Amino acid sequence: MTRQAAVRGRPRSEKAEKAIIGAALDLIGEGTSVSELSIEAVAARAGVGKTTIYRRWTNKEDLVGDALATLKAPLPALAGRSVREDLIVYLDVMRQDSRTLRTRCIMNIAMSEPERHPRLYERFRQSVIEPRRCALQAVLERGRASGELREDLDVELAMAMLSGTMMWHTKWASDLDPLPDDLAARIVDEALLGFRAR
Amino acid sequence: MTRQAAVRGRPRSEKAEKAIIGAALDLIGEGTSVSELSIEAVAARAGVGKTTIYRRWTNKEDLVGDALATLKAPLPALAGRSVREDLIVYLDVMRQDSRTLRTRCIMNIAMSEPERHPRLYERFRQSVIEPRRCALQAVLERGRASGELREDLDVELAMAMLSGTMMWHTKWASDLDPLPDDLAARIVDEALLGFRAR
DNA sequence: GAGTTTCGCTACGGGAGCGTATCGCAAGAT
DNA sequence: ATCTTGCGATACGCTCCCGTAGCGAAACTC
Repeated sequence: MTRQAAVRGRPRSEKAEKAIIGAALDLIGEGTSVSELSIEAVAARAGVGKTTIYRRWTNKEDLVGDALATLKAPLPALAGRSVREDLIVYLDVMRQDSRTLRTRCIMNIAMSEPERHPRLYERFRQSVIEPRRCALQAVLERGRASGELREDLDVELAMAMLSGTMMWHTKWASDLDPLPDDLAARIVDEALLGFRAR
Repeated sequence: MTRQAAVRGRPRSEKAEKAIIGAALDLIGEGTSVSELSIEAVAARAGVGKTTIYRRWTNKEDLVGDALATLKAPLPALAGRSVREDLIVYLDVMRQDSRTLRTRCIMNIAMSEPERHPRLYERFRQSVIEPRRCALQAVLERGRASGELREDLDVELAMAMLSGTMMWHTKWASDLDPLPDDLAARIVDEALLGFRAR
């Protein structure tokens, strides 16, 4: 994997690499779409020559892909004590994420550019969406098995209801009027009225 | 309102105007974002000189605003026979809309460019979002008054759950795998399990 | 110290789109 | 017939960005 023969010249600057990725994320976080993102702007923001960028990435998508990959927020640990508790933790992470600029920006990319940058989207889906989706699914399946939830609950639909409701809020929330702290709990409690076995 | 003094020269071609708006909608529908949309491309697509566009609209946002305004889909008529029926009609319109290209494109604008084009977004919100939002709210309030729904139902949250769940589906639906016909009914029935008075 | 590679910087030719101006023709009012 | 305005077309100078090349300095290995 690593160097088998000694590297001969000046090594590539790790600092420059991080500056480039950081600059790209900053720009995207400020609302620049992937298509609008220019290498020149990234280089200027990073305090780096364009050459340094082209030497590492052959196209914009690869750069953005690597940049987004560094953001993969850790999956929240779900204690598994109760479905309600796990769901609240899960949704509250979404709520908190919606307040940070960078997460908003990757949401924008994920939401609005799937068909425009399919490879980028696919990569993002596998590294970020799919694991979370599985975690949520597991919580609901577990609840169904334990009897906390209805036997005939449509898990796919339930996932869409939970995520969709929080997503709806995060999309329409303004910066001035952030989402209330107990939003996750209120969503989960309302949803569980229907999900629960009775 | 109209001409008080006679119009002196050659009148503006209504045909050209429609061609311009149509071209703009086509391009946006094909995935061009508002920022990427170029006047030159619109003019070329419409078979029109750039001058003809600049004579009517001073900036891109006004043009796109007028274009989107022509799309305002009619609010679905809600019969008012039952909450369940009204909600299904309401959500099913969302589902059907998600299959037409132009509706998808205005959704993209509404979802991803609110901060980038605030005036455009505001206009869209008032002409499209707000009326629908009011209609949905009215259905739920009516249901609460009639006893079909819980007295203590959080109407705002219920609206987010219904719309958010359908929106979630429309966002992740692929063209190959369209949303099932009974999706609206399934969402409503699942939600009503919690919303209903018991 | 010699050799090699990367560094930030500047400059290049080229393409795309901007918004404006000007053309000769078209379409109406007077 | 004359006047006025809109029409499509073309061209202009401008800005932004592309991707590449060359510069001298810097950072390593040998």
